[in-house]
Amino acid sequence: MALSIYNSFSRKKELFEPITAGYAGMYVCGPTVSGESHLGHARPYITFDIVNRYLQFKKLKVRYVRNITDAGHFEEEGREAEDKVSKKAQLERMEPMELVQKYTNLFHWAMKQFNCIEPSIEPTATGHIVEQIGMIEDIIAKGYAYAINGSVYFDVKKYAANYDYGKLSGRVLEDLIDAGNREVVSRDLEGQNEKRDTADFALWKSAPPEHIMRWKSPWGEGFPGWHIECSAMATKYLGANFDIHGGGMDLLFPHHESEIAQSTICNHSAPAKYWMHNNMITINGRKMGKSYNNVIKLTELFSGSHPLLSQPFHPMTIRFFILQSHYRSPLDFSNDALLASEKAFKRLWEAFEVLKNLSSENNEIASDKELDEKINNWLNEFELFMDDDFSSPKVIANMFELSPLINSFKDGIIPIKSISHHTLHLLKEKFKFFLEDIFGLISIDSNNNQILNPVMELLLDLRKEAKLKKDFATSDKIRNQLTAMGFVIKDEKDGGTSWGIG
RNA sequence: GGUCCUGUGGCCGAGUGGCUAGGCUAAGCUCUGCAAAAGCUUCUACAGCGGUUCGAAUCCGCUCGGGACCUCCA
Repeated sequence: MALSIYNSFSRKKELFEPITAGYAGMYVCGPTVSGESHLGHARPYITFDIVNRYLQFKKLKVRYVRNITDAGHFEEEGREAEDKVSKKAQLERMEPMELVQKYTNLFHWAMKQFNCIEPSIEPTATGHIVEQIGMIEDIIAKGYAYAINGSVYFDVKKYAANYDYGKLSGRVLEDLIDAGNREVVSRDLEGQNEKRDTADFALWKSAPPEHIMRWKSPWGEGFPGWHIECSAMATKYLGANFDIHGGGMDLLFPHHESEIAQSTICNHSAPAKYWMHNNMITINGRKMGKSYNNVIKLTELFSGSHPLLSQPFHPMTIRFFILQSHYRSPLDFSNDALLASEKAFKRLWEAFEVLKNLSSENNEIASDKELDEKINNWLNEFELFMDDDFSSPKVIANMFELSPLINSFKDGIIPIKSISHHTLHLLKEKFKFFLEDIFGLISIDSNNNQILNPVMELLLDLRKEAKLKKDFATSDKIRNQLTAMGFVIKDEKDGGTSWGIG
C-alpha cells in the first residue's frame, strides 16, 4: 500500500511520505518554447502525468506545477551571450512573444493528444521576472552572489565552502573548475571572463543592445539566468519545501544542482524532498536532442512524415510505448518498436472492450479456485507494482497475462463461472481503472462514426445473408473489398460479426 | 580527462541470488466454408573472463562494447 519513489538525491528508493499529510506538491521542469516539441519531450510529461494521476489515486491533493520557459536559455562561458528565442525570432521575422506563443500552443496541443492532465499551475518565466529579481537580491544580500558589468553571478566557491555543492549530481567542485578552465582555453580565448570563477553561474545577464527580450533590474537592463526561474516559481507556488521535483536526467547538472544552491541560500533548505529524473529516449542508441540533429518532432510522429517512419503513429501508441519501459531506463526508439507497441496496444484494448461486455452467472463461488486466485493475484499486483517506483511495465505485463483469459471467457473456451462474480467485477474495475485513469490511455480507433455505422451494418447484414445461402462468392467479395479499404472484419464465435479500422 | 549509468533471445523490453516477466516477429496446431480474429504450443537470452555462494542475468573484480553528464538540451 505504501508508495516508494527512487530519489535521485539519495540514490535510493525511499518511502514516499508527504511533507503535509494529505497533500503533495510537485514541480516539473517544463518545455523551452523556442521550438517544436519532439519525441524526447514526450517522456517526462507522460511520466509525470502518471505520477500526478497516481498520487491522486493515493488520496493526495496534488498541486502540480509545470513551467513554460519562454525567455529562452542563455549561453555563457565566454561565448557571445545570445538569447535563442530572440535569435530565431529574427530569422522567422516574428516577435519573440509571438514565436513563444506559437510553440506554447503547439505544446499544449501535443499534451492534449497524449491525454495528459493539465498541471494545476503553469507559470511562465517572463511572467515572473519580479520574483526572480527579488530572489537574486536576496542572494546578493546574503553574500552569495556578486554583480559585475550589469550581470549577477552565483558564487559557487563560497557556497561550496559552507554547503554540499554537487551532491545531487555527484560532482566535485575542483573537477568543475578544472573542466571550466579547459573549456575556456579550448573554446574561446577572448571571452569576457567577468566571472570570478568558472564554476559560477549566471543569475542575471546584462542584455546586449540587439537583445530583444529585456527587462529593467537593479543591475541594468537584462534577462534572468536559466536556473533562477524554476527556483522562483517553485518557491512562489509550492513554498520553500515541497515534495517532488521532476525532470529529465540531463537536467541534473547544472540545472537542478543550481536550483538547490539558490533555494538553500534563500530558503535555508533544498527545495524538494524527492528528486525524480526520467531517462532519455534514444535513437540508434543516441540521445534524441537538438545538438545531435536526430530529433523526430511530435507533429512528424503523428503524421508519419519523417524518413525513419513507415506510417503515422497515434499519440496513444507513443504513450503506450513509453509506459512499456520503466521511466528510469533508457528507451530506444525505432519504427519497428513503435509498430510493435501499436499492435500490442490494439490487442490489449480489444481485450478491454471484450471484458466490458462479459457478464457473470452471479456465482458466489468460483468453480476453478486456482484460476480465480491467480486472477486476483495479478490484479492485486497492479497497485503493488505502481507502488514500487511506478513500475508500469510490470502492470502491463499482468494485463497481457489477463488478456487471453478474457478472450477465452468470451469464446467459451473457459467457462465464465470458473471465477466468482466478485472476481469478474474486480477484473473489470481494475482493468478499467489502471488503463484509463492511471495510465491515461484512451481508445485509438473511431468506430463510433455516426455515418459509417449504419452503412457497415447494412453491408455486414448482406454478407450474413449470402453466407447463410452459402453464396461465398458474394460474402467474400464484401469482406475482401472492405479489407482493401482498410477495414478489418472478424467473424465471432457466436455467429456475429464485428469490424474495425486498420 | 573526470563523474555516473549500461550491455538480456530475430527485435523491443521487465527482472528484488534459487520457482522460464511481457510484447512484437516467425513456425506449427485448434476453431472456421475460406480467411481474419481468438486460443494453445515452439523458437532453449542473459557481452567475455575470473571470483563469492549449495546456487548468479542478479553480488564482487578485471577486460571489451554502448551511453549520459561535465556546454543549450526532457
